[in-house]
Amino acid sequence: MYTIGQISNMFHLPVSTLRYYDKEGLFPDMERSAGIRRFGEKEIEKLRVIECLKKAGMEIKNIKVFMEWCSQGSSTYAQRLALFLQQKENVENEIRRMEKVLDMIRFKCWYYEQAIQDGNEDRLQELIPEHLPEEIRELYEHAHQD
Amino acid sequence: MYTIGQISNMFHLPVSTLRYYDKEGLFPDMERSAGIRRFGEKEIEKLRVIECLKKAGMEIKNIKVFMEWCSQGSSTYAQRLALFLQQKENVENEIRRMEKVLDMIRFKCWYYEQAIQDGNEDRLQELIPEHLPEEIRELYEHAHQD
DNA sequence: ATTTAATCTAAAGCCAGGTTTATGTGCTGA
DNA sequence: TCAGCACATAAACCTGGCTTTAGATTAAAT
Repeated sequence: MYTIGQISNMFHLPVSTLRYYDKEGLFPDMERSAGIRRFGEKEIEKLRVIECLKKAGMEIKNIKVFMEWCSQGSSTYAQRLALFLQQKENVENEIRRMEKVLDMIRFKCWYYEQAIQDGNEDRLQELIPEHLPEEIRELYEHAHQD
Repeated sequence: MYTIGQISNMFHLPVSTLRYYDKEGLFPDMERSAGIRRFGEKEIEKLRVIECLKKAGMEIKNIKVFMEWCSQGSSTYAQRLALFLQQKENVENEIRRMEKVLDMIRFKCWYYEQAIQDGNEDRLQELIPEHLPEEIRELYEHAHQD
């Protein structure tokens, strides 16, 4: 069993953050002795899961729900799977969005490289997509859709 | 020239958001007539850029800096390029991070599919990575590194 | 035994990116 | 003329995920 300070060192998380997670209900059945939190293996495993889910962009509330399901045993496997399938969708969509953003940024990089070469934006401002080199035209189209 | 309400309709942005952007300095030289904002082509083009930069995850402060550079003409092309190159790095790193998160989530999906089949986590809890099917082992390793 | 360090709680504060509210001005149509 | 609408400002409020502060206890070290 560990104190909050020891866990803070192990996970490189501020003590205040651990207390905050506890307050938000992320450690449903943590023990205490004389009011002092005692972190056991169960809490350590939960913290590992919390780190995962946070990286995946999941909100604290939903992490809490997940933790509750975990302490309810095998009857909640299907719900837990559904939660991860949903999260998978979310992250995949986010990655697709980011790829489009990246093309937009690549186009802007090309644009300013040209502007630097030309010394002005005159030529660039009357760009006709059809006249662009193919790989730039693709960026341009990704950048200007929707 | 357009009023704030017209622009709000064009861009599907609340009036309050447009006023907020203005307050944050995103329209450096917007005209007014009798106190009322007049949005011109310049402001419309800026809004298009703002939408791009926001999607790219750029903070309002940095968008403001960019807007100021824009109104300073060709002498700032290099700075603008540098800003986009930096942003490109940021987004590329973010995408790489998300890909790792995705593998972690895929591993969790596999995990709960197995748990549902098995009816318990007994077998899963003593997983030895070496015994996993190769494609799952890869996910596992991505999920448990760092 | 005493001091220092670690822990506790509740409540307030912080940040970004807005949104809402309260209050006021000015045009427009019935 | 007057109701209603679009516009204006300043300031308060909101959300999420913490962090900080203030004041009280407990544990550890000397």
